[in-house]
Amino acid sequence: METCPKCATPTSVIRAGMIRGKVRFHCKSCDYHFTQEHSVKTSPQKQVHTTIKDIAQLMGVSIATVSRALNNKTDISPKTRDAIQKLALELDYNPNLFAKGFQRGETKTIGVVIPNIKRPFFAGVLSGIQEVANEHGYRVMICQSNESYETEVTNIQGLLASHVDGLLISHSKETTRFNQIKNLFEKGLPMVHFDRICTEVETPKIRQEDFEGAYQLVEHLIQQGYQRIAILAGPPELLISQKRKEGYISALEKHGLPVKSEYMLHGDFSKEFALASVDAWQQLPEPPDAIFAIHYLNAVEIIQYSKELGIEIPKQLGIVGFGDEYLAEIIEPALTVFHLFPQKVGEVAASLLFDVISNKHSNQQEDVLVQGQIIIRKSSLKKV
Amino acid sequence: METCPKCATPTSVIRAGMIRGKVRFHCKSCDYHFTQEHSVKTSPQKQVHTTIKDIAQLMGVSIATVSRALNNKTDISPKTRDAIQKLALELDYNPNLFAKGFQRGETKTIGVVIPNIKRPFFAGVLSGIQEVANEHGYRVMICQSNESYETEVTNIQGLLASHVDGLLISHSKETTRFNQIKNLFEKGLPMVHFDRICTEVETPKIRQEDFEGAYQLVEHLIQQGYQRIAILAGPPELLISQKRKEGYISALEKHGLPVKSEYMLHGDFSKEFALASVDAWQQLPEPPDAIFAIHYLNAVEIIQYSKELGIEIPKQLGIVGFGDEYLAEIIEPALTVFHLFPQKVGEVAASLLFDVISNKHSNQQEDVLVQGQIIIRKSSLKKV
DNA sequence: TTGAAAGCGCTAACAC
DNA sequence: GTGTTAGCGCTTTCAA
Repeated sequence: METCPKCATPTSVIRAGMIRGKVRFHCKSCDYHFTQEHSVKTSPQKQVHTTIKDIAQLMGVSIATVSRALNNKTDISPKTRDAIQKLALELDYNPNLFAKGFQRGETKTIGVVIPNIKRPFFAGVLSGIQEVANEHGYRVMICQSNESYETEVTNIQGLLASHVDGLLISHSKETTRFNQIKNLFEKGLPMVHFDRICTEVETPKIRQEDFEGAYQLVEHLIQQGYQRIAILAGPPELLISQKRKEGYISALEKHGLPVKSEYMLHGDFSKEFALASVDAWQQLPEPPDAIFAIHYLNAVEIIQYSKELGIEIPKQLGIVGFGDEYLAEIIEPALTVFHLFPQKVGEVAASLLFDVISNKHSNQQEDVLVQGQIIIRKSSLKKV
Repeated sequence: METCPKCATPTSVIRAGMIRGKVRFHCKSCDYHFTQEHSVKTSPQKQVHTTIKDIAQLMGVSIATVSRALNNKTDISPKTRDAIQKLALELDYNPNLFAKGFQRGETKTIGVVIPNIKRPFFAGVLSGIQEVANEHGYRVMICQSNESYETEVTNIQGLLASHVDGLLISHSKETTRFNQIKNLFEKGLPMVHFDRICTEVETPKIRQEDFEGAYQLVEHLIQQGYQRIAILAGPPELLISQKRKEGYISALEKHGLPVKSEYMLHGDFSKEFALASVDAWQQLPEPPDAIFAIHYLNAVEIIQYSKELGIEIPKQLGIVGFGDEYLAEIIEPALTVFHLFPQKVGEVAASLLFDVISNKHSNQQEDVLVQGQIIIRKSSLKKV
């Protein structure tokens, strides 16, 4: 509020706004018009952010009016609104989203916890999440557990401290205790699981075709004439290990092939274990004639190792895997895989989370299936 | 504040805290001790976050005291402190970091703008950034420009609205106007450039050995006996295109080889352009006997295409590239590359940004070099 | 050692 | 149509 230079009474602003960097005032008492320099209190241009208070002072209106103008409320005169919006634009005004969400107790931010950004599958998922989040006007905070349970717990703690409005989680392979997650879920934090799912909490989950994909891959091998199919699975606690193994067994049984325990090995996805498994299998009286590696990298490693050993692929040994990275196409022979569409997984997971956040969907357990697709390449084509 | 059931006077709490879910009170007026149920106002267990106010009410102390206790301030009695901390733990108290930073005008969050998460280089950078940010107690907000200038501008706008305390940027390949960045820089927003650097603004920058790497790769080719070395560069506006090309030219000149314009092609990193370039070169009266593709994917694509064309690598055609993805090792023949250590780039960029944020470092221009390393593989070994 | 109160940026309920 | 004010969670004077 300015003081009239003529009658020394508080005045009101003319709606027309500014003239050559000055604000026009009008004193009601003495009907006097006058202008005034912008009264920028702080050192000019050195603050990163303009606030509605700054704008209010410059325009000589209340912050409420500025708020109304900037939010395009109806109860404001078009003149004032336009003048304020114009000034806001000039000043590069940027609303503080956190202050905005502060009252409603929301941050318009979601948290994502994944084992490792560098794995192409998760990079793809993230990309999908980002896209959907952007569409919904949400920002994304990403944490990596690096496959450590402890880091995962710390990450979730951190995201919680950031007051994220929801959580997307794929657990580390170490994670076997879920009380933290359960706790949050029961408190009502919107949450969706994907990929490395946790069955102990009834969150909505994004399911991939782990069983179906494994089934299709193994069936394909059988149709190609492979008879002794081995599986290189991951840690037995991991659900994807279990599901893919079930698909594998189911396909064998369906086609009347024996399920042999010596053909089923559980490891930690490491290269060492993959190669050791190949060695072990080669020592058997009846070595397998095909290998299904549930982790694509292991499949690639096995192809390379087999070539070193002089084992012909796909003639002597067929190889299939999960996950279609660029690698699968490049390696020779090219790898037959079941592709999971990571970007799609991310998109679906994020969509579901936003449905829960906006109460369009309850946070009850519900599995949403993201379909995959088998991509047949040379590594499993015995017949051709 | 509770009221004494005996004398109806406001009372104070006994520091000892809770007994079987109840709080013990003590009335100073009548020296009467009594307990009371926790008076949770909202529906029990349904709020995600406990606040200091909740704790203050339960303990019967002021929020200031709670704040002091939880921040381990000195001016508080150990008894009160311990009791409060214990209760906070029980209630899974999580401070609202945004409320905390609100006053100081900081969010303990940094923003990262990159072209594409799915590119292994950027995934690596992100991983490095994350790690350093965690160490500094900062969170990271990631945006993808998808190589679009418009998206990049929107992303930065969004990060700004999130009031990030600093910005790490690698520009899209479309970006040629930097007024937005310049503006922010001049306003004093801490900012560091990496990889796709912008020279028009005097921010600190993370430089990679683009010139040096190119020089080493080309010199290596020359030493292997290749004479007609071509370069497949990216968009000419991109600094990495320019720098790597300079290194290429410099190596040729140093070794007295002619610099021929027909051997230098600028494209958009697409596969189509890469293959078309190979075709064009093959039509020359004197086709190149080695190709330096500044983008690793192009190098891989060229290897594959050459094999299709029946060109022998490395005998007839040597190939080298930038960036050591797993792919480079897997493809046959394995690709000679200059490795950039993306994780390291991320770590250094983040460290520098935090130095600027904490005023340990001015936000003046300064180039920090992250060293790379040449990794020689079969694709360029003519002599062996 | 503790409490009361102001204030960070913004919205919304209420007053005029 | 516009201003005043309370309050979101928290820290930080200032008083007591």
